[in-house]
Amino acid sequence: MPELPEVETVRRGLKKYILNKKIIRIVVFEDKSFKDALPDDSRHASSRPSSRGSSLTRSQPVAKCLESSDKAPRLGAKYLKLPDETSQSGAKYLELPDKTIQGLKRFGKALVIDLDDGCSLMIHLRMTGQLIWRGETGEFAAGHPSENFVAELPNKQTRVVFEFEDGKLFFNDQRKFGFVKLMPTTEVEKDAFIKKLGPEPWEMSENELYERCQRHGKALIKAVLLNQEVIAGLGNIYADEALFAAGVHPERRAGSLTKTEVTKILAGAKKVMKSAIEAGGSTMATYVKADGTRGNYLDEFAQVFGKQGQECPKCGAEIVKIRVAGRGTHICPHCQQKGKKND
DNA sequence: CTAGGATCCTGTCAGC
DNA sequence: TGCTGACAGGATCCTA
Repeated sequence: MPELPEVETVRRGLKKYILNKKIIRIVVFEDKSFKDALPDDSRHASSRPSSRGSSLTRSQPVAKCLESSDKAPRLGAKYLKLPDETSQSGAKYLELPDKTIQGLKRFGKALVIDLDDGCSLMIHLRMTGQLIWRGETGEFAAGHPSENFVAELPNKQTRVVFEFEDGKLFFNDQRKFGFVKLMPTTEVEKDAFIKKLGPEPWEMSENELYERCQRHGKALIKAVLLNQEVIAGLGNIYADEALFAAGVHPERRAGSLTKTEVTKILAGAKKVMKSAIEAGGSTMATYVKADGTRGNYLDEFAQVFGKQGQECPKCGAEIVKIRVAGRGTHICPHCQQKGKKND
């Protein structure tokens, strides 16, 4: 689920708990979920200023480091096995001395946590990622909604844990599509995903989106809206909601859209995403109530997504679910007509 | 270059 | 029940 509004909700929520706090260590339960892209000598720049000339190994994936940990831990980073009593299927430590959270940023659906010492953690939740804070001063959970929000942690789906002095931040991810990437801050904006990212809806003019639709003229508009290089932040939910708001059928070819239709789509995207961000905090928070009740927050928010079989809020026709660009897609067949012109 | 399909992975649900 | 196949809110890689 995590699309731009959910990631922004995560960013705002986490900020309250971890800004200016120090990470004591990172526990990696699933190597695949933790990408170590830090050069060896940037881990602990202050302690070994002359390390550049020595024969350091190249940056290597964390899994390899972990395997060779007992022989030669790298500078400033210690890879250790968990003590048996707390061991969970061979999780490993990553110790990062003196790394303090300096800021939380967002690029499209990617969350970037800046640490001091020139390091950053880039986190992408993809389909099923979630970030759950359990601390002395409070709890916070957002991302893909599931039982994990209220479950005992860590559990089977816990991939990475960030340990602070006053709490723990759990990165859970059922399908392992998401990841945490430790990298130099200077590399963040050079990252392939972030570099290619298109503008967010509110950073973009109608003309710009229209031109981009022309450039991808033969693709279906739904696919174009999901393309993060064209416009950043929309996922399957908000693409459907934006198209419904604009009254445009998702199978229209992007090149066939009029300027007016593109304008409506952009306005729709801004509207649904802004209101989702505004509602995000409270809906996410109320998702897990004290009494344990749970609700699908989408039910209250969405007009068409997941509403197949129900009445269209505009005209009362039955909302149907179809398949477009390989994705489940929800439309009102009355409000969103395909037309005959160019598809 | 673009467009479309397969793919990474685990879990759930419908149908037999 | 148990099994099987389809599908799940993302992005990338491969092919034509």
